[in-house]
Parts: sequence; structure tokens; C-alpha cells
Amino acid sequence: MSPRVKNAAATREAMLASAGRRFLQESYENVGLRDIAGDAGVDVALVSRYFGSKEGLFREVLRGSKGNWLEAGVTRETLPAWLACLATRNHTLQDDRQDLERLLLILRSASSPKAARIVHESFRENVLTPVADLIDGEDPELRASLALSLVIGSTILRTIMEVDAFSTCDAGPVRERLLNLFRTALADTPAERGGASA
Amino acid sequence: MSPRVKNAAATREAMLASAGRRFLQESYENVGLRDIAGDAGVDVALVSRYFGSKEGLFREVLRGSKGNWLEAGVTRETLPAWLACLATRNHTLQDDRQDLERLLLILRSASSPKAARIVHESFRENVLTPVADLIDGEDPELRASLALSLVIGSTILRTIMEVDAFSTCDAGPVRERLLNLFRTALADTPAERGGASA
DNA sequence: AGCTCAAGTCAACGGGCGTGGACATATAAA
DNA sequence: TTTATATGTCCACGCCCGTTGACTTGAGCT
Repeated sequence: MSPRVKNAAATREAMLASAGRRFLQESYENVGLRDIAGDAGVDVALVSRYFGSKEGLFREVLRGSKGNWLEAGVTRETLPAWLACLATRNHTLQDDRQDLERLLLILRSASSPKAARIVHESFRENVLTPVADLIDGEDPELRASLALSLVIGSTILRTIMEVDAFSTCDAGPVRERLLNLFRTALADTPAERGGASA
Repeated sequence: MSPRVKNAAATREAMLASAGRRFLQESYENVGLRDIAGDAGVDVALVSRYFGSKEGLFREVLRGSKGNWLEAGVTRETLPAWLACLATRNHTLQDDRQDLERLLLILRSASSPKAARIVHESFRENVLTPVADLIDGEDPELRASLALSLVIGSTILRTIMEVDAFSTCDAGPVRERLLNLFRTALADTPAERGGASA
């Protein structure tokens, strides 16, 4: 084979990119290093060389899509709307919004023993805690968990289970229902139902 | 090795049982036929002989836990409470209630390409449709999906992600919040919020 | 008893996997 | 130009997987 141009940083990025794409669509177990290397136009051995192991590569992919999972500018008030948007957004490749991708990346490999620890930590650190920190009042982690349950569930239903009841209905009512649910889930007191609706 | 007693029906059941247990805790991909056969005290070859293939075995396991996923006696009125109960119930082995087990079995292997079709069909047929059929009004499938999203999400959070914010709070408020959410999700009109609260 | 056939075991195969060491080559310094 | 080193390829190892065919052994029948 004609060896590829020698640019360490670029090939590293290429591998990370193809790994991200693969891990996003198939789970950790179902992706082979040969697939990833192939997509990046690189030999398999390079992956182990650069990232130590498959596990290391996966960890790096998750670390790469780190930081502000919550989009900048999301506040306590706009959170329900943002979550509702997230719960209905279809996953498209070459999307600049990476929120759904990150969540899906986590969900896909959630029950892979090798990736479990990494996934759990990443979820806690990057999605659960930020949301819990954003809301205030009592039991923030519980309320965040409730809201995220809904996001996770709907995402799994749509993307993994391929049951999309959301898009077969009018978008308006769906959005309204979801907003209502998220407000209820995030509400400070159990009885209260959301604040300003504007 | 000392060959086991010869009882076709019994060994078949033993294999199905150990397969169910394994598939429940690890995903389709992460369970080896050798594990299953080992648990059942049987040679690996018997699995392929009895069920044709690993896929066939998995299908049979899901078919075995078929039928009334909705517990008998659950009505439109008691559905929210039942779902709330399901969303908080911890999974324990040797449990006679098999609802959670069945759902978990489906969720664990949801993103395994080999098992995907079987899982999707089983979910649609055994959990989504029954719930949608139970409620009436407009967009039953949408409302069922919303409620099931919550069940799925919370189950994944607790069982797979190992983030249990539910049990670290008082059970009372948690239950109240969940009930409220399920009533909202299943409500006929978007604005309405559930009926009589006991 | 002896016979028969289902029930179960054993050994091996082909294939994919992640990984590591030996080798090749493009780039940059001397 | 020669040399040195980072960069990338090739190859093969060991492991585990699902599956198959040939063999063994138990149970039931006459």
C-alpha cells in the first residue's frame, strides 16, 4: 500500500473522527478497530499505537466530546424547552449540534462491560451533574434524573427501538406535551407545574 | 465427563433459564453460548442443536417471556400507578414478577445488530401496543410512547447507568412525582393533568 | 439379555478480534 | 547527501466465538 502522508496530528484526528462516527451508530462491542482504521484510511496497528487500547480510544472519544453538554446560554427557565427540543431532534450526521450525538454515544454503549465504567462516569460528569447544578430547590438530582429519564427514553425509543410515534403526529401538540412534562419533572415542589411559559 | 441424565424437555428448560438469566444481565453480544451451556450444565453443542443458532435461542427466550406484559388487572385508571411502581421497582433475581425482567431483557440488547430485529418486534408487540390499546382518546401511541419513555429512561438510569437518585430520596415524594408525570403523559388532552388522585 | 435411537459429549473448524514486534518510508536535521 | 527519528505498514500471534460432524452413552423396548 502507498503509505499515507505523515502528519501525526491529522491522522490522530481522523481516527478520533471515524471512531466517533462508528461508536455513535454501533455499540462499543460491535465496532472493530479494523473498521475505524479503515474509515480513517490507516492501518489497524496505528490505533493501538496512538491510544494504547480500544478502551483508551473510546475514552478519548468521550473526552473529546466533553465540556458543555448543556448548550451555552441554557438557563433554569429555558431548560425545559431545550430538553424538549433535544428529545425530538432527529439525529443527522454532519450536524454542528453535538448534544444528541453525545447522548447517543453514551446510550449505545451503556451496557458494554468494557465501556461501562467510562460511560457511567461520562454520563454523571457531563450530563447529569450539569443539569442538577442548573436547577435549584430541593432534590435537584432527583428532578434532573426524572427529566433526563424522559430524554433518554424518548431518544432510545426513536433512535434505537425505531419506534417514532413523535414524528407521525403533529409537531405542535407533541412539543406542547413534552414541554409540559419537562416542566412537571423539573418543578421544585411535587405539586407545582412549571413557571412562566413564555 | 459424566454425561448428564437424559431428559430432553428438562435440559431444554435449563438452557432457556440460564440463557434468560445471562441475557438479562449482560447483553446479547456479551453472552457466550459457552457461558449459557455451562450454567445449564450442558455441552455447548447442545445449544446450537436445540435452538439452531444463538439468534434462535435469543428469540425463544423473548418468546418465552411473552404474553401479558401488562399485569392482569391493570386498567386505564390504575395504569399510571402501575407504571410508577415499575419505574421504581428494583430488579431482584428469583422474582415472580417478571415485568421488569422482560423490559430489561429488551433494553440490554437493544443495540445489538444481531438481536435488533427481534428486540424491536418484541417491544412493539409486547409492550408498546398493549399500553397504547389500553388507553383511549387521541394519539394513544404517542401518549403510550411518552409514558414508556419515562419507564425506559428511569430503568436505564437505575439499572444500567447505576445512577439511582430515586432511592436516595424519600420514597413518598418520588412516588408522587412519578405518578404526577405518568398522569400528565397519559392524559387525553395536552393541557389536562390526570384525573382523581386516589 | 440384546437392540435401537434419542440425548449428550468431544474435538475441531473457520473467522474475527485486539495487540505487539519487526520492518519500511517520508520528513527534517546535519 | 547522508543520517536520524517520527510515522505508518505488514504480519502474525493468541484468544474467544458460533457452529458442525463424528462419536459415546444412556434409556426404553422386545
